[in-house]
Amino acid sequence: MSGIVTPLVDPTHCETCTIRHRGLCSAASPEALAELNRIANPHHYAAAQTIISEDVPVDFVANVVSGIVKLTKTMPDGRQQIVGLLFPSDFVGRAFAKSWAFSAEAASDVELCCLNRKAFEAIVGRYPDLKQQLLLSTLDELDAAREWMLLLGCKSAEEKVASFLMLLVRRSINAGCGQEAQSADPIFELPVNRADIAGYLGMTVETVSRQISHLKADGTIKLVDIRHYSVPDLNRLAGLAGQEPPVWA
Amino acid sequence: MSGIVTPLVDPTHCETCTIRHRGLCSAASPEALAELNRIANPHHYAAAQTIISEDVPVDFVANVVSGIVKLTKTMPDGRQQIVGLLFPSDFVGRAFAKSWAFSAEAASDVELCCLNRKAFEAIVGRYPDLKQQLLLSTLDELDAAREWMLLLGCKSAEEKVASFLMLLVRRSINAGCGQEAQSADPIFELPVNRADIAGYLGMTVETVSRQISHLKADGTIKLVDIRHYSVPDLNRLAGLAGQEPPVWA
DNA sequence: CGACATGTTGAACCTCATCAACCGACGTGG
DNA sequence: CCACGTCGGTTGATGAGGTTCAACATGTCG
Repeated sequence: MSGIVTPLVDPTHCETCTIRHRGLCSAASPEALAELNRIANPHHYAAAQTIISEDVPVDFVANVVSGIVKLTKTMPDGRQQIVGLLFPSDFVGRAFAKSWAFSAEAASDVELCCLNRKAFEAIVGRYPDLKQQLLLSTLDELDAAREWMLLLGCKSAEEKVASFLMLLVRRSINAGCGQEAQSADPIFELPVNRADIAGYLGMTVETVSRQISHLKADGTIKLVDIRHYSVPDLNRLAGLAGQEPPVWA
Repeated sequence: MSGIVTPLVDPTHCETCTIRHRGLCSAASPEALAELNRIANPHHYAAAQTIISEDVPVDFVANVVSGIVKLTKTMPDGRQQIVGLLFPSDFVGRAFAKSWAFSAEAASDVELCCLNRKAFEAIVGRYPDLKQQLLLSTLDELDAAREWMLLLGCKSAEEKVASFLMLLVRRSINAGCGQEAQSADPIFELPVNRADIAGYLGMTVETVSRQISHLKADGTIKLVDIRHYSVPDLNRLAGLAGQEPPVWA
């Protein structure tokens, strides 16, 4: 569990960062980037470590450089819902507020690029492009959250799991755009354990396991290795997810 | 689909508008307000009218002046989830995008203050305070959407209904801050029908009806008139909602 | 007054949660 | 090197909570 801290991100070189041209940073002009550079602070978190606790003041925000971060909300009696999964280039934390009603936890080993919140807010205030990008990505997150409400409120267990896998396919295509792609069957990585999938989909690990077994049995997905699956027929998976066939061709 | 346009809001007088000091407009300087004034366009929608359709381009955004607007998302097979209920002063539509994956429908008779989207975006670009307020309210909406994911993913039928009623109590206290309030038992209005409650909570009308009957039977809520209920013990309701007692005293 | 929408109540069914056993992978220590 | 415990995942049996279907009550509007 103890994280091996490796300097994957050189804090003095935003220019060479793996997420330089993605997420918020993509909207940063060279000057803006230089300012962000000055307050950037790489941090490593081992899987299962807490990054931000519910309702506790935090003085930083961050970008995910590598790994998966889960956003959770816990009820007084301990029941917990995962309200978001953050992938590399996603933004962690709550700008313009001292604390936050959600906690953030490393779902795998995670590299964050942390920024002092006040300093970040000041920079955002000086660079309209940055603020605009922050607004746009917040709007996108809001749309995604509402899409997820449809899943939690309407969909059956099978549809939920299929939808989650579709999400992974989409993220892996986006992340690797420029790669080989398109040609062969799409392949996705399952980056989190059953408990986290269940927590995200609002169901139990047993049901998740059963549904994945079922999708494997009927050939909708095929095991490539321990963490990777291929999808011979994406339309089929999309159909099971209760979606129209994807048009991203 | 053609709304009956009644000039309840005088477009030439933002200053006297009932929501002048709430929502987005509260952040508008006199000059910004004058600019918004110039493009403001009141519209009336009868209950059940569609305001915005899923994935269809729209050229306006709006503020709710009166009434309730529901945001919905529909699956190919017709199942539908209400992903948001908008009250007076809330913002309708999607800035910085031509179309939107959600539809907006009048849940009661509704007055909107409509603004041409492009013109609105231009004004927002010129007034940083306005853009800041738009960002802050989007962040708040995102937090609210995630809170709702907890409800949809974790809570029992009774907890869902109790949570919804708590939401109404909170909104009615906020709306009427400055009124008598505090002294007597809080009273809230049920502004939508069972079907909309069910659609918002991800359950059926029958279950909603049963749970409300149950809350009436055990005295947690008391019928005042056809649309209003009083809450003798707010902590009790909060407890049933699976929340800690509210601290807004 | 009758028709239609909205809300309530009852009974049967079904999906998914719950509880429990089991399996394989992994790491530790004897 | 193997026994052992632990952890994540799978599979099976059972039952409860909520959906579904159906009937009925109430309210509203012509």
